[in-house]
Amino acid sequence: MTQVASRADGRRAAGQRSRAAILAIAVDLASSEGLEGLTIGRLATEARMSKSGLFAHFGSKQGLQLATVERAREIFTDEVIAPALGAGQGPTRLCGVLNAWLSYFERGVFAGGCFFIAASSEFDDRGGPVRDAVDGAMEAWIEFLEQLCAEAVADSAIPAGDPGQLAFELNAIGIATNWELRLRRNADAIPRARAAFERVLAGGAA
Amino acid sequence: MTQVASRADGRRAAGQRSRAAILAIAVDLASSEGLEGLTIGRLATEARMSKSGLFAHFGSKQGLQLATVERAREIFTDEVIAPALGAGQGPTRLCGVLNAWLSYFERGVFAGGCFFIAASSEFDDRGGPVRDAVDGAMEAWIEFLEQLCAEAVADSAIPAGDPGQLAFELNAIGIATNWELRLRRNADAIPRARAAFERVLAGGAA
DNA sequence: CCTACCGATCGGTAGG
DNA sequence: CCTACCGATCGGTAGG
Repeated sequence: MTQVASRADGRRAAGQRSRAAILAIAVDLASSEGLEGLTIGRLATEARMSKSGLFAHFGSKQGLQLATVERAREIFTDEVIAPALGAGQGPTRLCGVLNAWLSYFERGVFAGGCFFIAASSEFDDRGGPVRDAVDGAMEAWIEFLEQLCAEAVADSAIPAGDPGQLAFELNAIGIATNWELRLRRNADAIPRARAAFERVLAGGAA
Repeated sequence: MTQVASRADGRRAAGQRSRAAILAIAVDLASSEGLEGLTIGRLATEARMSKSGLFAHFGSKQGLQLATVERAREIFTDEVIAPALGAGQGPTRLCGVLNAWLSYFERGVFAGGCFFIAASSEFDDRGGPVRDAVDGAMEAWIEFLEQLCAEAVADSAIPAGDPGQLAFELNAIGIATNWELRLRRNADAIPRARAAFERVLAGGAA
């Protein structure tokens, strides 16, 4: 029963490949032009498809935006969170994540810089499912950082301090790094960020 | 000769009032919907004017965007920079600016949060005069912060440290505060920012 | 997955 | 500062 792929299975697989190819373009486009600037017409041109052919994959512009946010979240997880999870304990893990985060900025994993920082700024004054998806991804990120800080404090690897305050300060440094790299085109942001991370982790947070 | 206002003077004054009224709406609209989302049609509706009547003030959408950035810069200067300039010396001045900056975030001086953080994110991947205007405003801000840090170090009010690194870290905290307030709707960002400012200024920067 | 089409809105212009 | 208009593009639909 499972040996022979049916015609329907072949169609479904092709559809999934097509969808994946569209989303690979969409995340880069949205990171530079915004999730509203991601128009169906332009995306169709870049994916060499008809507008309505592309449209059929997502049902609405909002569906396309939600799928794009979800795909960006997978990429962020693969690039920043997953590599550090396998390696080491509390404090090593925290340093691993911070290094992976800087590397993600530096390599330009998304064509227009950090997808989620851009999407935060674009959607922070709106309501609706897209804003909720962006906020949900960011909440998970901040909670993850906070948990790593709590582990590092528990291991006495860094001075005692409020994990929430530590996570706020570490997150601030990362956001500013993306800003320096993208707007100011200042490559010094990377060493600056490293020095700032070290000071936060060495100093403890009230 | 200067006693009697000519008909032309009256017209010019009315034109300037109209322009100022348009830009007051434009900065708020752009801070929430973006400088591209600031469409001439919608702005005209909110200003109770015809599209072409509004258009005539600026000549092009880019002209409108540039005028909006300039007006936002004046507001930022009035709210954050000017108040602290009159009062006190080096370190007092630095604290005054940081407090005024937090107050500016907290009061929501622009309807959609910090105009320049939003515009940075929107235009960082483009070229052209609007990007240059945003970058120019941000460069002036960072240099101003750096100068205040250098003064505070020179006055021995804070431990010796690289003013550029100090300014990077202080700026990071402000950007993250806007992000916490707008996306995460987390009012704790204000006390968190105050604690972070104090730690940066107490610790010195390598 | 396509062609062909819809009404709405975009930035911008003509002419007054 | 207005009315009336332009071509282009938007999100989305019909029908295959």
